[in-house]
Amino acid sequence: MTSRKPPVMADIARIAGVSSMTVSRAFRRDSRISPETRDAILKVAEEMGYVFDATASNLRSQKTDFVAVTIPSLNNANFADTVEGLSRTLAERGMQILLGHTNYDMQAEEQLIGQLLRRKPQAIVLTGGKHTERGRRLLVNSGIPVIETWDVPADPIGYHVGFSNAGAVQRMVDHFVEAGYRRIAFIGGDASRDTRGEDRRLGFIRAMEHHGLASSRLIAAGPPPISMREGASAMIKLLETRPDTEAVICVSDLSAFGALTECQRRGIAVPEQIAIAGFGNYEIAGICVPSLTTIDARAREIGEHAGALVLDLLDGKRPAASVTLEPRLLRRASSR
Amino acid sequence: MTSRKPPVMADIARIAGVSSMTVSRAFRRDSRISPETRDAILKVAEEMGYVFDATASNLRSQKTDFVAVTIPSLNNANFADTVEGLSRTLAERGMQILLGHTNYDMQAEEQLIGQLLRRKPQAIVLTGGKHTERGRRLLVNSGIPVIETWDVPADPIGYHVGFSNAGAVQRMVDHFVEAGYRRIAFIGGDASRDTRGEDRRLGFIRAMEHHGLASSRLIAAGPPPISMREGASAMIKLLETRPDTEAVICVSDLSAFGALTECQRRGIAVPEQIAIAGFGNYEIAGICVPSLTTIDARAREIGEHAGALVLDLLDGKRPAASVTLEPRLLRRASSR
DNA sequence: TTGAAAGCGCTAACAT
DNA sequence: ATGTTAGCGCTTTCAA
Repeated sequence: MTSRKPPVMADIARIAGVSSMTVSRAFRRDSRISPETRDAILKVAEEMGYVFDATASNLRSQKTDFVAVTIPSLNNANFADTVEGLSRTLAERGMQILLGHTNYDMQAEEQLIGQLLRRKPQAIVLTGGKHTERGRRLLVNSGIPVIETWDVPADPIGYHVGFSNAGAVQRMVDHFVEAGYRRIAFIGGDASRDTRGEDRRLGFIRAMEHHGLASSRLIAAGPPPISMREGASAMIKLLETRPDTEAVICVSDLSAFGALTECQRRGIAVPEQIAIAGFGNYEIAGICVPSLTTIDARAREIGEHAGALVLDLLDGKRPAASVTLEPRLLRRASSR
Repeated sequence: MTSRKPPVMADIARIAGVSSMTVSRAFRRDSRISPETRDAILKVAEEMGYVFDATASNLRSQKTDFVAVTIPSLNNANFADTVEGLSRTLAERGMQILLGHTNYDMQAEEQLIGQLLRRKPQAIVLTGGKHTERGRRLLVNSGIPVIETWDVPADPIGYHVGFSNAGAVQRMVDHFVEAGYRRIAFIGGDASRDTRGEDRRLGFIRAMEHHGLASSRLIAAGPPPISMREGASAMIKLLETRPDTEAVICVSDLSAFGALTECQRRGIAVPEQIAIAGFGNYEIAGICVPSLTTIDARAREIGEHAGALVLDLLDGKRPAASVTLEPRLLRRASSR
């Protein structure tokens, strides 16, 4: 099995009868190069199967085309939408996303941040506004733009694009109370892992107390991710322990849908016997029967804003500003 | 705002009173270095906020820790599961995934392959076994292991980990025919974009013809991705044009669920009046009411096998072998 | 177990 | 519009 060494820029230069610099300029679409020279070089390169070496380019120019991104889970349509929005925005400038997931674990996030920073990204976009102390230090020391998303951090590291998770749930509680519900429950994950879920739970408690209502109907659905299965189990627990509950707010649409299916299995009418609300405006919330009242977290927009912010910062455009989004409450058929 | 240059390996070496080589060895956990020296070096590095530069390491050693991966869409739990399985397997060896998505477009895939190869990944894992001619050439020329997944390629480039999409749907048709259904429809995306979806459609046609049944109940749900919304629209079309249909096989669980919700909105009993089957064994298929008969594509296992294969190949372990998985048919409540 | 020298493949800086 | 020189921060190679 013969295999000659793959061609490098100098090889293309020799064949094309120019210097490496000219080849380099051709590949970077430098303006100060004649179109004919450029086309000839690119043709030679294609014929020889030349592949530009981004590794060498990155080292020499001391910049990469990477933007590092951390999300809790790959398998979550909300975060996927955010990454999609980010990716689309950055792709216009030829930037690549370096994606890692934390499994809703701040320790894992810390490790991940360390791994990602070794690749010298130009910016880092994080999901959430809480991190380990060492994680924070790594981010600050890195010297690159840091953007926290899906949250309004109490103590921002750099920029942020997000919304108040507590505030969004408070609005849902307000809405339910206005609609006449009093005995309202909350289904969420165990505390202290998913910080956004935790904030939503706190928002629920605060809002219930503000209305002078009992905030004791808290169903812990286990460690995140809280998905459909966990929502269904939590609903079983809720129906058993607090059968007079009038409405339930879930930490996400996925758990809300799981809760809904449990009602369907038991012949409990939604919303007549119990109302259900979700969070996130996942596709399923708009199409299931009955459709789910929810909060539109505007996942894709978060990514797009974050992407635009990164580009502005890399362009040196100042002042580039953090974005606080206003989640939208969507009234649907699962509540009155 | 003062900002001194971040420390490099030579700085750590100087402070620690050793050479760069020793620092390099400390970071790579080279065995031939005394534990005390190593600990001292790592301590100095942490104190100085040193971040290892993977870019320089990659260039000099002419190898990266990247495995490139292409998927049609980020926002799809099946592919997310595959990436998750792959990621978990590779993370054990400190390898990072370089992920890109093609939007179910072979042209976009070709471009993406070009972009990814510039990063000099050690292997590339693709979703699907069909590519543009130039895409194939790029892959072959790259000289790195190529693994095609979610398919059994007609003309494999390198290795593959997957199953026959046509064969899986054939089994579903066989099952439905055996259960007594005759007027069976297929809901899928428009031809020629999503090649796996297209293969499933062909498998449907072939199987119906094999049973001497009409294969004309084909509902085109638009360009991929075919999700819940498209499934619901397709169901409307099906009920209008072929109201005597007894059973419908959908290209995915998401479209199957959408179709199911349309039946619920119209008061059509599933499976009594019409049976529904999906594909993929997404979480929703197991929990919706009625639960969906489907094909378990074993998404996570695909990723795990692909990851193991990559590691074997990089270790030079031969023969490392392609894997053909047998999808599992799951009989659930949406069909008899 | 540690170190010195050389160089991976590009591009910044400067020159023409 | 194009070329020359030097060097990005590591690790290979060889030596001690």
